[in-house]
Amino acid sequence: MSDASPAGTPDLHADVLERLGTDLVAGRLADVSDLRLELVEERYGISRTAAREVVRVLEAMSVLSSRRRVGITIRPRSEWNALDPRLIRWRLAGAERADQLRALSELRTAVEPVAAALAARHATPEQCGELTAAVIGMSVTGQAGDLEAYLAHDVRFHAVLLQASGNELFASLTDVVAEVLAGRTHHDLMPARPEPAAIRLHGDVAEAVATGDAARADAAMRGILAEALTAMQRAFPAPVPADAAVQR
Amino acid sequence: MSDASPAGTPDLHADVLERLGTDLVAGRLADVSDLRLELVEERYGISRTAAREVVRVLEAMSVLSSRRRVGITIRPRSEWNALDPRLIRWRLAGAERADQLRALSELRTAVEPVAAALAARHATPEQCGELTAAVIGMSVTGQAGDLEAYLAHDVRFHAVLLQASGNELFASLTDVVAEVLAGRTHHDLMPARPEPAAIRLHGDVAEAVATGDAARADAAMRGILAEALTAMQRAFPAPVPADAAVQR
DNA sequence: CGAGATCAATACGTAATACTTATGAGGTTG
DNA sequence: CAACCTCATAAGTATTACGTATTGATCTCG
Repeated sequence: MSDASPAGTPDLHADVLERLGTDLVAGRLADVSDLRLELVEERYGISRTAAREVVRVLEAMSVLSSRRRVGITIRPRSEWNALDPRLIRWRLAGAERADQLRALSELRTAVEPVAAALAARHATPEQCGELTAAVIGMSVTGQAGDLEAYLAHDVRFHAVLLQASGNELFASLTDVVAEVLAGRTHHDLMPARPEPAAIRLHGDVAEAVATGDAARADAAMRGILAEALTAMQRAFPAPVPADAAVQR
Repeated sequence: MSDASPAGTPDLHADVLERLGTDLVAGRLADVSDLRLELVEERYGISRTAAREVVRVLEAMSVLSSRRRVGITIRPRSEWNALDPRLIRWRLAGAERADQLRALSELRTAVEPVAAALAARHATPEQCGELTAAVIGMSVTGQAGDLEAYLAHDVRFHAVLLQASGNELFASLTDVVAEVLAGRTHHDLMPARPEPAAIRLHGDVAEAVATGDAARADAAMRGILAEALTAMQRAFPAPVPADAAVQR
């Protein structure tokens, strides 16, 4: 993952992309009427070529579009590639965090049960082993109250499962799901000691996948997500009605 | 949507992006050991700056990565942003078409029922009206055997439904779903006269959404997708085992 | 008042040049 | 001989500058 600004080696492109991207997501450029390349150059102190490369990337995400004589225009949010990992990350990092978490939870509710069912058909023995190993890890660290280690196993579990589905579209959601799980542990509320019921459900999924029981894998995964969704709704009581976004 | 090469006005960037992108997806550059910017310049007859802009976009899709002294490298396919609309389109256009269609069908199976359930809670009266209008359109054109008009109403139905879910991640799948539906009509097999059962199920979804019956909307949508999935499997009998991709 | 010519703003595309850094070859040393 | 250092060099990185082309706005003329 390309870093933003922290040391390593400075990367002007990644850096400005990150800044302009978050600025756009936050709506900090919504009121700029005549957005032009020149303005991007000045705002971020970069050369024309560098600015163009950044704008081209945002264009590829359907966030911007630029035309001759008219300049750069911010496209309506409804046209953005909402599934782009960067865009998701930017939204999670901003004021839309709660809304984005809700949307992601809904996406997980849709995808993960189907992925579990597919995994029951496609998972290799190695993947099954990794799933049970992750469950054991969750159980041990969960009982010990080591939330950080628990999170690592939880992330591993869901990552392996998405891979094992054999569907590359599902697999590409791995990082995003990991980020949601991490967010739950780090920023938002997570019980001091994970629910034993949750761990049991993970075990059920692992077992169902290992025995090729797609229906049970599906059902158990639904259980996990129902729990996650209610936890989400507990943390953000007011289910934001979708139109409270920053701009339009 | 930025055109590839057809008239309008020539767009070098979009053009080369399209060519390089499809070349990469098709694996036509897999054997090029030392991919370099210079090679991109020569291969497509463009300047360095133009080549860099294209490469930067592919980098943003996690298809390429470039480092000093070492050049451009093609990242393993498992790391590509498989949900990027362009990447999906390129795969649909190439040898991986069948596999991509299967993956997309699985994604639809996951997403659309949940979207329908959400729509049952969030849909506006206007959206409900559009849904029923689309169903009526499907019914009329379906009975008349006008597949092209039928397709238009079908696309409209699923588009409105995804929008009405109130989840921007779902909504951003609209174009992809439309493309799958279009593909079914244009390239692959589609009965000369759409199944009346399919139309009835669409009507059920519309009604359930209108009455706020999430469970029934979910169930009816599952019915639609089950039908679509079996049609897919009929068209491509051998369920390709996920690793028959072009390269690794 | 409307249609067509003109103008000017802005992105597009190319080119040339200097900078930076990572890597691998080759040497040095223990 | 292995571990480490050094250094030339091959790439990408970033800047600047220039000419082109498109297109929205404005002006002109019938």
